[in-house]
Amino acid sequence: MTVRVRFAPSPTGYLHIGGARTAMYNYLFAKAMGGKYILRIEDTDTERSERKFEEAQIEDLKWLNLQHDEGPDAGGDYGPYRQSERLHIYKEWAQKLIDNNQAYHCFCTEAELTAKKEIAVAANLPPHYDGKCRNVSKDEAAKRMAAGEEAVIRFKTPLKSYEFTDHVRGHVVFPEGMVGDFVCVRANGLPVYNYAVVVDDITMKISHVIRAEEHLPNTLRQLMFYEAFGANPPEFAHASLLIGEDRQKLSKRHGATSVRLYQEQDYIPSAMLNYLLLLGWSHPEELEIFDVHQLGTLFNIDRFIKSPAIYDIKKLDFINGQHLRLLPTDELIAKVEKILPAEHPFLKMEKEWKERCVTLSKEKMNFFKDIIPLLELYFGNEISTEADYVEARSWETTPKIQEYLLGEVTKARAAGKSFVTEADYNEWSNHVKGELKIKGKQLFMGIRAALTLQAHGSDLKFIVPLTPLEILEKRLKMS
RNA sequence: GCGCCCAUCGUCUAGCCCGGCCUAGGACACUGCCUUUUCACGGCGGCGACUGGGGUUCGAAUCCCCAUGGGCGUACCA
Repeated sequence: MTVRVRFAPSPTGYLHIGGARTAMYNYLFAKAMGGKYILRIEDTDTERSERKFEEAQIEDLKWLNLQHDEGPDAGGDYGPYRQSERLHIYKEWAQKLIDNNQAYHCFCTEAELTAKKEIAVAANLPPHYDGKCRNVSKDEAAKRMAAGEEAVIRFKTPLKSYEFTDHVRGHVVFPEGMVGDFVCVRANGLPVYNYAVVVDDITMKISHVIRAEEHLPNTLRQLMFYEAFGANPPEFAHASLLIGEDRQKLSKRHGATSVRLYQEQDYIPSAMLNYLLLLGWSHPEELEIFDVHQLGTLFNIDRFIKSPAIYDIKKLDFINGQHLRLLPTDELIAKVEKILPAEHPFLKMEKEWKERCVTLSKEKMNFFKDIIPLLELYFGNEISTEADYVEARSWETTPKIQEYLLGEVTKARAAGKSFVTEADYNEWSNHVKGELKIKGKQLFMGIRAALTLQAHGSDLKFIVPLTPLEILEKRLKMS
């Protein structure tokens, strides 16, 4: 069997975090099985759907590196891939249902329906459609429609129970009578979700439906359609929901829920995917940091967890840092340069210097922007106001160190040097230790204070060779 | 209301299907110590969970039942 899966968002906003996760699941499954991953746009809700959101979502998906094999922008043999362009198919298939007496035209007004529903709810009965128009003959229906009466197409739900095996939930049973006759085509001719999905999934030869748990109850209606059309249902996997800290389904009020926001904050796409995958799925070898694109057949839809996952980005930040450290040096430099202000001295440094600098700095970064304060070590001359720094400045040993170092730096500059080496630095510190007889805290913090104007920071033997002598000299003349 | 689903550290999770190796493992966060000051990284620790009650069994996080809690759905939204 050829595996064909799809991600089917509605273009009513930017790509949601939960949507991204579902898209990734489908994408990874297709890759693992050597199948196809399809993007289908479900834009039958004309009120809320907008083309610009479709474009935005495709861009977001691209940013995440989840490229689909077929879709409205990519083409394919099973198009069109936009539901709004498939209306003739839904119409045709609905006619088949009517011809087979599996559906009928319904003329009940909204007011009538609401009134009946209220009565049912008040009597603690399920608010199902009472089947009034089931008895309207096809001739009469034709006449009423010709006279201009509005009609929807209602599906005649069979009175029986349905069951299926879900890759996540196991054996699921829907007892009979759970739903009444429901609408499949609206008065305006547009299909309703549960109906359109099945027509599309059948015609697009979808083999596996991987989606969020909120769709589990929809599976019942969809199963009914598969049966009505005499088609075999696909395999299903309903992944757990992403929820907020209040344990409610993740939505806008939970803060940053659109992928776009993470892109704007410069998160690394591979980290994003890594984190999202871990929310509801676990690596067979319990690995935590990995490139999801390298997973291959390790990705298995039977490893989903059933319970919902609270979306909490603390771990995302950590994972972002891990992925940042894994980036090739050249790429890291390019990323860093993109976020640096135009006049930043980093930009003017030589390639080798940049390489050493980012290699050293990345250990302390979770985000690209984290390098900005770190670069102050090499270019800044702000004097620390920390208590430790003030203390270091109060020692009588510190001016001696400063005087000695200034001499050395001046010498080096006179010799035409721009930087010192690590060996030079070691010589300095040995001199302070051996000749000036300063040791311990006075030694290290003293040198640091004189050379960096700070009390804390990275290992001096790495920082000092990366700091322009010009800057060191300037600092040594300050205090 | 009715239906469906879920239930392990604060969070993400392993283990559950095929009961014993679980005095429940890992990760994030928090935190202590170490690495010739500090921070970060790293290493070694700490804190910290099987929702409750019944059953089945020699033995249950694992199987069954009930309760409780939570979620999803119940649209001419998707």
